[in-house]
Amino acid sequence: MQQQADRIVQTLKSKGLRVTPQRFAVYANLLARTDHPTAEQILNDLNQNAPTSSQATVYISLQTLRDAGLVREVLLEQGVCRYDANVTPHHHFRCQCCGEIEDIAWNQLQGIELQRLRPGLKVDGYEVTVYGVCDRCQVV
Amino acid sequence: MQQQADRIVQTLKSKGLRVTPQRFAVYANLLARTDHPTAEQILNDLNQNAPTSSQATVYISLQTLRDAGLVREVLLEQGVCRYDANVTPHHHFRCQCCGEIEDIAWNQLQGIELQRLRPGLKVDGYEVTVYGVCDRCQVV
DNA sequence: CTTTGTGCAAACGATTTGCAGGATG
DNA sequence: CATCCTGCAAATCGTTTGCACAAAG
Repeated sequence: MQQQADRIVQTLKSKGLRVTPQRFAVYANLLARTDHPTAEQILNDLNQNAPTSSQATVYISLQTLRDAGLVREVLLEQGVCRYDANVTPHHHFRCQCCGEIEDIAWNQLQGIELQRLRPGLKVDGYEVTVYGVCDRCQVV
Repeated sequence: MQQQADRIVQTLKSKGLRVTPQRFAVYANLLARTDHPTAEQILNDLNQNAPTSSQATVYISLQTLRDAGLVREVLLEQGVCRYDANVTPHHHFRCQCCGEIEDIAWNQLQGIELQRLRPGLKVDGYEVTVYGVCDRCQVV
Protein backbone atom coordinates (compact mmCIF):
# COMPACT_ATOMS: atom_id res chain seq x y z
CA MET A 1 0.00 0.00 0.00
CA GLN A 2 2.55 2.46 1.20
CA GLN A 3 5.05 1.12 -1.27
CA GLN A 4 2.53 1.55 -4.03
CA ALA A 5 1.94 5.15 -2.99
CA ASP A 6 5.65 5.84 -2.95
CA ARG A 7 6.00 4.31 -6.35
CA ILE A 8 3.32 6.60 -7.72
CA VAL A 9 5.00 9.64 -6.20
CA GLN A 10 8.31 8.61 -7.71
CA THR A 11 6.75 8.02 -11.10
CA LEU A 12 5.14 11.43 -11.13
CA LYS A 13 8.33 13.13 -10.01
CA SER A 14 10.39 11.28 -12.57
CA LYS A 15 8.25 12.91 -15.25
CA GLY A 16 8.80 16.32 -13.76
CA LEU A 17 5.26 16.58 -12.47
CA ARG A 18 4.38 18.14 -9.15
CA VAL A 19 2.72 15.75 -6.80
CA THR A 20 -0.62 17.15 -5.73
CA PRO A 21 -3.36 15.25 -3.92
CA GLN A 22 -5.71 15.52 -6.90
CA ARG A 23 -3.21 14.40 -9.50
CA PHE A 24 -2.08 11.59 -7.27
CA ALA A 25 -5.67 10.50 -6.75
CA VAL A 26 -6.47 10.46 -10.47
CA TYR A 27 -3.40 8.42 -11.35
CA ALA A 28 -3.79 6.05 -8.40
CA ASN A 29 -7.41 5.48 -9.28
CA LEU A 30 -6.59 4.67 -12.86
CA LEU A 31 -3.77 2.33 -11.82
CA ALA A 32 -6.09 0.46 -9.47
CA ARG A 33 -8.79 -0.16 -12.06
CA THR A 34 -8.90 -2.86 -14.68
CA ASP A 35 -11.76 -1.31 -16.60
CA HIS A 36 -11.22 1.65 -18.90
CA PRO A 37 -13.08 4.48 -17.23
CA THR A 38 -14.11 7.80 -18.72
CA ALA A 39 -13.09 11.08 -17.12
CA GLU A 40 -16.54 11.33 -15.62
CA GLN A 41 -16.35 7.87 -14.07
CA ILE A 42 -13.02 8.71 -12.47
CA LEU A 43 -14.44 11.95 -11.15
CA ASN A 44 -17.42 10.18 -9.61
CA ASP A 45 -15.27 7.47 -8.14
CA LEU A 46 -12.91 9.96 -6.51
CA ASN A 47 -15.68 12.08 -5.07
CA GLN A 48 -17.83 9.16 -3.99
CA ASN A 49 -17.15 9.56 -0.29
CA ALA A 50 -15.54 12.92 0.17
CA PRO A 51 -15.04 15.65 -2.42
CA THR A 52 -11.53 15.19 -3.74
CA SER A 53 -11.20 16.94 -7.09
CA SER A 54 -13.20 19.24 -9.27
CA GLN A 55 -14.27 18.31 -12.75
CA ALA A 56 -11.82 20.65 -14.44
CA THR A 57 -8.94 19.30 -12.40
CA VAL A 58 -9.67 15.72 -13.36
CA TYR A 59 -9.76 16.64 -17.04
CA ILE A 60 -6.55 18.62 -16.77
CA SER A 61 -4.83 15.94 -14.72
CA LEU A 62 -5.70 13.35 -17.36
CA GLN A 63 -4.30 15.63 -20.07
CA THR A 64 -1.14 16.13 -18.06
CA LEU A 65 -0.72 12.42 -17.39
CA ARG A 66 -1.33 11.68 -21.06
CA ASP A 67 1.26 14.25 -22.15
CA ALA A 68 3.71 12.71 -19.68
CA GLY A 69 3.09 9.29 -21.20
CA LEU A 70 1.71 7.76 -18.02
CA VAL A 71 -1.77 7.27 -19.33
CA ARG A 72 -3.32 6.65 -22.71
CA GLU A 73 -6.65 7.31 -24.32
CA VAL A 74 -8.75 4.46 -25.65
CA LEU A 75 -11.14 5.52 -28.40
CA LEU A 76 -13.50 2.79 -29.49
CA GLU A 77 -16.91 4.40 -29.22
CA GLN A 78 -18.06 7.60 -30.80
CA GLY A 79 -18.01 10.46 -28.32
CA VAL A 80 -16.55 8.36 -25.51
CA CYS A 81 -12.97 8.83 -24.38
CA ARG A 82 -11.70 6.20 -21.98
CA TYR A 83 -8.42 6.14 -20.11
CA ASP A 84 -5.94 3.40 -19.42
CA ALA A 85 -2.93 3.46 -17.10
CA ASN A 86 -1.44 0.51 -18.94
CA VAL A 87 0.89 2.20 -21.41
CA THR A 88 2.79 -0.88 -22.49
CA PRO A 89 1.73 -2.04 -25.95
CA HIS A 90 -1.34 -4.22 -25.84
CA HIS A 91 -4.55 -4.85 -27.72
CA HIS A 92 -8.23 -4.48 -26.89
CA PHE A 93 -11.35 -6.55 -27.04
CA ARG A 94 -14.60 -4.63 -27.19
CA CYS A 95 -17.95 -6.27 -26.45
CA GLN A 96 -20.45 -4.96 -28.95
CA CYS A 97 -23.23 -5.75 -26.52
CA CYS A 98 -22.24 -4.12 -23.23
CA GLY A 99 -19.40 -1.93 -24.49
CA GLU A 100 -16.94 -3.36 -22.00
CA ILE A 101 -13.31 -3.19 -23.00
CA GLU A 102 -10.90 -5.92 -22.02
CA ASP A 103 -7.16 -5.87 -22.46
CA ILE A 104 -5.49 -8.45 -24.64
CA ALA A 105 -1.86 -9.10 -23.81
CA TRP A 106 0.58 -8.25 -26.56
CA ASN A 107 1.83 -11.81 -26.93
CA GLN A 108 -1.67 -13.20 -27.36
CA LEU A 109 -1.89 -11.66 -30.82
CA GLN A 110 1.32 -12.05 -32.65
CA GLY A 111 2.45 -12.59 -36.15
CA ILE A 112 1.39 -9.46 -37.94
CA GLU A 113 3.47 -8.91 -41.03
CA LEU A 114 4.14 -5.24 -41.50
CA GLN A 115 6.59 -5.83 -44.33
CA ARG A 116 3.92 -5.69 -46.95
CA LEU A 117 2.99 -2.12 -46.15
CA ARG A 118 3.59 0.51 -48.78
CA PRO A 119 7.19 1.66 -48.65
CA GLY A 120 7.46 5.24 -47.50
CA LEU A 121 5.42 4.75 -44.39
CA LYS A 122 7.52 4.89 -41.24
CA VAL A 123 5.84 2.59 -38.76
CA ASP A 124 6.07 3.38 -35.06
CA GLY A 125 3.65 0.78 -33.76
CA TYR A 126 0.33 -0.87 -34.17
CA GLU A 127 -2.62 -2.06 -32.19
CA VAL A 128 -5.36 -4.59 -32.78
CA THR A 129 -8.98 -4.10 -31.79
CA VAL A 130 -11.06 -7.23 -31.65
CA TYR A 131 -14.86 -6.91 -31.74
CA GLY A 132 -17.25 -9.49 -30.42
CA VAL A 133 -19.42 -10.54 -27.52
CA CYS A 134 -18.10 -11.19 -24.03
CA ASP A 135 -19.11 -14.29 -22.06
CA ARG A 136 -21.41 -12.37 -19.76
CA CYS A 137 -23.44 -11.03 -22.69
CA GLN A 138 -23.62 -14.41 -24.43
CA VAL A 139 -25.51 -15.91 -21.48
CA VAL A 140 -28.15 -13.21 -21.28
CA MET B 1 -21.51 8.73 -63.82
CA GLN B 2 -25.15 8.00 -64.43
CA GLN B 3 -24.52 4.35 -63.66
CA GLN B 4 -22.85 5.32 -60.43
CA ALA B 5 -25.84 7.47 -59.47
CA ASP B 6 -28.22 4.61 -60.22
CA ARG B 7 -26.13 2.28 -58.16
CA ILE B 8 -26.31 4.62 -55.19
CA VAL B 9 -30.07 4.91 -55.53
CA GLN B 10 -30.38 1.15 -55.67
CA THR B 11 -28.14 0.69 -52.65
CA LEU B 12 -30.16 3.14 -50.57
CA LYS B 13 -33.44 1.55 -51.62
CA SER B 14 -32.16 -1.93 -50.91
CA LYS B 15 -31.65 -0.84 -47.30
CA GLY B 16 -35.18 0.49 -47.11
CA LEU B 17 -34.06 4.10 -47.09
CA ARG B 18 -35.89 6.83 -48.92
CA VAL B 19 -33.81 8.50 -51.56
CA THR B 20 -33.70 12.20 -50.85
CA PRO B 21 -31.33 14.69 -52.51
CA GLN B 22 -29.55 15.37 -49.22
CA ARG B 23 -29.06 11.74 -48.26
CA PHE B 24 -27.94 10.92 -51.76
CA ALA B 25 -25.48 13.78 -51.72
CA VAL B 26 -23.94 12.75 -48.40
CA TYR B 27 -23.48 9.14 -49.46
CA ALA B 28 -22.23 10.04 -52.94
CA ASN B 29 -19.74 12.47 -51.46
CA LEU B 30 -18.39 9.89 -49.07
CA LEU B 31 -18.14 7.26 -51.81
CA ALA B 32 -16.19 9.65 -54.01
CA ARG B 33 -13.60 10.53 -51.38
CA THR B 34 -10.53 8.56 -50.43
CA ASP B 35 -9.86 10.56 -47.29
CA HIS B 36 -11.87 10.03 -44.12
CA PRO B 37 -13.81 13.25 -43.69
CA THR B 38 -15.59 14.50 -40.60
CA ALA B 39 -19.26 15.43 -40.70
CA GLU B 40 -18.25 19.06 -40.89
CA GLN B 41 -15.95 18.48 -43.88
CA ILE B 42 -18.73 16.71 -45.73
CA LEU B 43 -21.11 19.54 -44.94
CA ASN B 44 -18.67 22.15 -46.23
CA ASP B 45 -17.92 20.15 -49.33
CA LEU B 46 -21.59 19.74 -50.18
CA ASN B 47 -22.43 23.37 -49.64
CA GLN B 48 -19.34 24.71 -51.33
CA ASN B 49 -21.10 25.95 -54.43
CA ALA B 50 -24.77 25.90 -53.69
CA PRO B 51 -26.48 25.20 -50.37
CA THR B 52 -27.40 21.54 -50.42
CA SER B 53 -28.01 20.31 -46.89
CA SER B 54 -28.26 21.73 -43.44
CA GLN B 55 -25.93 20.73 -40.65
CA ALA B 56 -28.55 18.67 -38.81
CA THR B 57 -29.44 16.78 -41.96
CA VAL B 58 -25.86 15.80 -42.64
CA TYR B 59 -25.46 14.51 -39.09
CA ILE B 60 -28.72 12.58 -39.27
CA SER B 61 -27.96 11.22 -42.72
CA LEU B 62 -24.63 9.91 -41.48
CA GLN B 63 -26.36 8.25 -38.53
CA THR B 64 -28.89 6.69 -40.84
CA LEU B 65 -26.25 5.46 -43.26
CA ARG B 66 -24.26 4.05 -40.36
CA ASP B 67 -27.29 2.24 -38.96
CA ALA B 68 -27.95 0.84 -42.43
CA GLY B 69 -24.37 -0.44 -42.58
CA LEU B 70 -23.41 1.65 -45.60
CA VAL B 71 -20.94 3.80 -43.75
CA ARG B 72 -18.66 3.34 -40.78
CA GLU B 73 -17.12 5.60 -38.20
CA VAL B 74 -13.37 5.82 -37.83
CA LEU B 75 -12.29 6.89 -34.35
CA LEU B 76 -8.57 7.48 -34.02
CA GLU B 77 -8.36 10.96 -32.56
CA GLN B 78 -9.99 12.21 -29.41
CA GLY B 79 -13.07 14.26 -30.20
CA VAL B 80 -12.87 13.65 -33.94
CA CYS B 81 -15.31 11.34 -35.68
CA ARG B 82 -14.46 10.50 -39.28
CA TYR B 83 -16.56 8.60 -41.78
CA ASP B 84 -15.71 5.96 -44.33
CA ALA B 85 -17.90 4.55 -47.09
CA ASN B 86 -15.65 1.52 -47.35
CA VAL B 87 -17.41 -0.99 -45.13
CA THR B 88 -15.46 -4.05 -46.21
CA PRO B 89 -12.97 -5.10 -43.54
CA HIS B 90 -9.72 -3.22 -43.79
CA HIS B 91 -7.09 -1.62 -41.59
CA HIS B 92 -5.89 1.92 -41.07
CA PHE B 93 -2.61 3.77 -41.01
CA ARG B 94 -2.58 7.01 -39.09
CA CYS B 95 0.16 9.61 -39.52
CA GLN B 96 1.01 10.96 -36.10
CA CYS B 97 2.30 14.11 -37.71
CA CYS B 98 -0.49 15.32 -40.00
CA GLY B 99 -3.30 13.11 -38.75
CA GLU B 100 -4.02 11.73 -42.20
CA ILE B 101 -5.64 8.32 -42.30
CA GLU B 102 -4.81 5.89 -45.07
CA ASP B 103 -6.55 2.61 -45.74
CA ILE B 104 -4.57 -0.61 -45.57
CA ALA B 105 -6.01 -3.45 -47.61
CA TRP B 106 -7.08 -6.45 -45.59
CA ASN B 107 -4.63 -8.79 -47.26
CA GLN B 108 -1.68 -6.55 -46.54
CA LEU B 109 -1.84 -7.43 -42.86
CA GLN B 110 -2.51 -11.09 -42.41
CA GLY B 111 -1.57 -13.78 -40.02
CA ILE B 112 -3.19 -12.72 -36.78
CA GLU B 113 -3.76 -15.70 -34.55
CA LEU B 114 -6.99 -15.28 -32.67
CA GLN B 115 -6.88 -18.82 -31.27
CA ARG B 116 -4.98 -17.74 -28.22
CA LEU B 117 -7.71 -15.45 -27.01
CA ARG B 118 -9.43 -16.30 -23.77
CA PRO B 119 -12.16 -18.87 -24.39
CA GLY B 120 -15.58 -17.39 -23.81
CA LEU B 121 -15.07 -14.44 -26.07
CA LYS B 122 -17.10 -14.69 -29.25
CA VAL B 123 -15.09 -12.90 -31.90
CA ASP B 124 -16.91 -11.13 -34.72
CA GLY B 125 -13.98 -9.38 -36.29
CA TYR B 126 -10.88 -7.34 -35.75
CA GLU B 127 -9.05 -4.38 -37.10
CA VAL B 128 -5.47 -3.19 -36.99
CA THR B 129 -4.43 0.41 -36.56
CA VAL B 130 -0.86 1.21 -37.53
CA TYR B 131 0.72 4.41 -36.22
CA GLY B 132 3.63 6.17 -37.83
CA VAL B 133 4.70 8.96 -40.13
CA CYS B 134 3.61 9.24 -43.75
CA ASP B 135 6.09 9.98 -46.54
CA ARG B 136 4.93 13.54 -46.95
CA CYS B 137 5.65 14.34 -43.30
CA GLN B 138 9.05 12.60 -43.34
CA VAL B 139 10.35 15.02 -45.97
CA VAL B 140 9.33 18.17 -44.16
C1' DC C 1 9.08 34.02 -3.80
C1' DT C 2 8.16 32.09 -8.27
C1' DT C 3 5.92 28.74 -10.65
C1' DT C 4 2.30 25.60 -11.22
C1' DG C 5 -2.17 23.60 -9.79
C1' DT C 6 -6.98 24.10 -8.23
C1' DG C 7 -11.83 25.40 -8.14
C1' DC C 8 -15.55 27.63 -9.94
C1' DA C 9 -18.39 29.13 -13.43
C1' DA C 10 -18.69 30.64 -17.94
C1' DA C 11 -17.41 29.44 -22.66
C1' DC C 12 -16.91 26.22 -26.26
C1' DG C 13 -17.49 22.93 -30.17
C1' DA C 14 -19.51 18.93 -31.84
C1' DT C 15 -23.71 16.59 -32.01
C1' DT C 16 -28.73 16.03 -31.01
C1' DT C 17 -33.48 17.33 -30.57
C1' DG C 18 -38.29 19.59 -31.01
C1' DC C 19 -41.20 21.19 -33.97
C1' DA C 20 -43.51 22.98 -38.19
C1' DG C 21 -43.53 22.60 -43.00
C1' DG C 22 -42.33 19.77 -47.22
C1' DA C 23 -41.22 15.78 -49.96
C1' DT C 24 -41.50 10.71 -50.75
C1' DG C 25 -43.60 6.27 -51.77
C1' DC D 1 -52.41 10.71 -47.64
C1' DA D 2 -49.62 8.59 -44.18
C1' DT D 3 -44.99 8.44 -43.29
C1' DC D 4 -40.60 9.97 -43.25
C1' DC D 5 -37.18 13.83 -44.03
C1' DT D 6 -35.53 18.58 -43.77
C1' DG D 7 -34.34 23.00 -41.86
C1' DC D 8 -33.92 25.99 -38.26
C1' DA D 9 -32.83 27.21 -33.76
C1' DA D 10 -32.52 25.85 -29.18
C1' DA D 11 -30.78 22.35 -26.15
C1' DT D 12 -27.40 19.12 -24.62
C1' DC D 13 -23.08 16.78 -23.62
C1' DG D 14 -18.29 16.39 -22.92
C1' DT D 15 -14.42 19.19 -22.54
C1' DT D 16 -11.78 23.57 -22.09
C1' DT D 17 -10.76 28.18 -20.44
C1' DG D 18 -10.25 32.64 -17.59
C1' DC D 19 -9.36 34.18 -13.46
C1' DA D 20 -8.50 34.63 -8.41
C1' DC D 21 -6.70 32.05 -4.76
C1' DA D 22 -3.74 28.27 -2.78
C1' DA D 23 -0.02 25.15 -2.66
C1' DA D 24 4.53 23.12 -4.13
C1' DG D 25 9.48 23.48 -4.78
